[in-house]
Amino acid sequence: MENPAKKPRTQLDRDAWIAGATEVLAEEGIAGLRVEVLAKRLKVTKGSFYWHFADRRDLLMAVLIHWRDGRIRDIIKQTRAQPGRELEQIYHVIDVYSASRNRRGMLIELAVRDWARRDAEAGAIVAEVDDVRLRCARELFLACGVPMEEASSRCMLLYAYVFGVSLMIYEKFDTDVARLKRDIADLIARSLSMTPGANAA
Amino acid sequence: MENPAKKPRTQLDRDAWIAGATEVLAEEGIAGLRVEVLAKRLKVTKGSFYWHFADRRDLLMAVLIHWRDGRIRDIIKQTRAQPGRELEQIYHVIDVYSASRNRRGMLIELAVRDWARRDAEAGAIVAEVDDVRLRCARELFLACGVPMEEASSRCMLLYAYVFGVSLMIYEKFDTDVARLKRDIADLIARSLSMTPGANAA
DNA sequence: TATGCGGCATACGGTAGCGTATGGAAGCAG
DNA sequence: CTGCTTCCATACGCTACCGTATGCCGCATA
Repeated sequence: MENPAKKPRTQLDRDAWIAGATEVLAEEGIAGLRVEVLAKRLKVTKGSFYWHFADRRDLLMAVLIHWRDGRIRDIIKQTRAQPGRELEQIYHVIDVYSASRNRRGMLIELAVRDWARRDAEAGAIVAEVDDVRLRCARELFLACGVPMEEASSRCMLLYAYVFGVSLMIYEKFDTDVARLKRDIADLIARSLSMTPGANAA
Repeated sequence: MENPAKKPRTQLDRDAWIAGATEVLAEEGIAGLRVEVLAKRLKVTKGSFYWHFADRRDLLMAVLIHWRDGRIRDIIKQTRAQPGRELEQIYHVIDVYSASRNRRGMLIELAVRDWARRDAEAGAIVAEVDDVRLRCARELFLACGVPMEEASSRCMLLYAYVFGVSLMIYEKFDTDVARLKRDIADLIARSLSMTPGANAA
């Protein structure tokens, strides 16, 4: 049995390994996430690893589950708006997912999605997260008075944009990136169907 | 008569290796692109490989250059519109880059961009391709009468969307995916600033 | 026919990483 | 102290690769 009493020994538990693994995942991708490399980074040997985990895949699945749970908790938080401020919250979601504001989170996101392209279990997790995200974002549009089908289109465009833009390298294209991003956010968020009472950000 | 079926001496050149490597890149990503694996796939040994290439990186760079040249040629082709049919061409570009229409191409695209995140030379190539793409697409919007800044925003949104949507897994979200994609294309392409004479797709 | 070379096979040494076996230190109960 | 459990270190065998050295075979040209 685990003793939850506070004994801050210099020992590692599963969560410490998962946290370290997530860090490596962000930096090196799923292919660079190796047991011995991670062990060296945590200043232990793989003898410790195989005490806490059955094998490498056991760790990967734990990382995946941990990522999913964190993302879903975050989505619920980020899409909860005070009544009447839903449009403001849509702009907030776009901003929060921008790579410049959350570089580490986006790197993990991209690494997981790259992984999901060749692994069914990772794909299922990404599908779960995407579904929750899209539904939560759609609720915001619906609360702004946007009809159902348009709300679906716009929230899909929203997430596709935030992920896609983080894949692009466009420094040379436009000098005023801030304006560019502001205008794109307007294209995504602003509908003609919105209730006149809705406040702009 | 000699029977050539007995020993079909496979004669490979650099281009054959590059083509095979691109195929593996699409399926397995940059990390799965290994010399010996590729050799087995091409039914030769790596003795052949090191005759045509200095090392693994030599092949990777050749793949990258080949990808860039092909992409740039394709962009020029896809964004060349007959006068008056530029809006139509914008819809065509969105359609052509959709993962469902061009799965293989999108897999390569994603693999290269994943690669570019951790390799400066790959990043430079992606930057080149993105710059050409954005400028060509912007020309289409400008030809439709859209002002410069809005044209920049919309073409950036266009490419971010096509790449981003190919990262998402949204089967459960909406039953009518065709309608969804059509509506999103409208959100990206249709501007209020367009010249009334412009033809819709 | 001889011979030179392009194109590939084979063999080898080296590294990185996975998973297992086993040893051993530290804490705790008796 | 002894003995048990937890957690980690060390050592080992194995596979997958990379890159090099060298051998072999067939075709072309003199």
